[in-house]
Amino acid sequence: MYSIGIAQQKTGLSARQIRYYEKMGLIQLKRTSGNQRRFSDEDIKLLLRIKELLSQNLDVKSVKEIISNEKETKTLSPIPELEKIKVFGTNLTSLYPVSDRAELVSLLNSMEIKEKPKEQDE
DNA sequence: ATTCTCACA
DNA sequence: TGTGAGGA
Repeated sequence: MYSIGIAQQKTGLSARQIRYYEKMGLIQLKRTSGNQRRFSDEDIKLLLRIKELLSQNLDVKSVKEIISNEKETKTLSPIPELEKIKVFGTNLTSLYPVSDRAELVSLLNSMEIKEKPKEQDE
């Protein structure tokens, strides 16, 4: 785990910005007994992702939404080998490199299908 | 030496 | 967002 100082040089963000993003709910950091923030490699990646999104004329509120949606998508991938396929929820754009339809159907039948989280409206 | 929270000439 | 105060 890194300190905020390391996080700064690793992300190019100021400590001020990092603390602000945390307060805004864009990222939740761990704390030590002494109340100091601790950053994992995952946190660094998320910080970098936030930096990217923010540099593309997006407000903190929008970035917060995007981040939460990405987290949901990750949770919905029970089988690592099929991460590219998102069934019954989002797109099925990128087809898995399966030779025939029968094999694909077999794979789909074997995986745990999870319902898409309920949304506000349709 | 570092980080933390809070507040603003 | 930066920066300095005052404490940990």
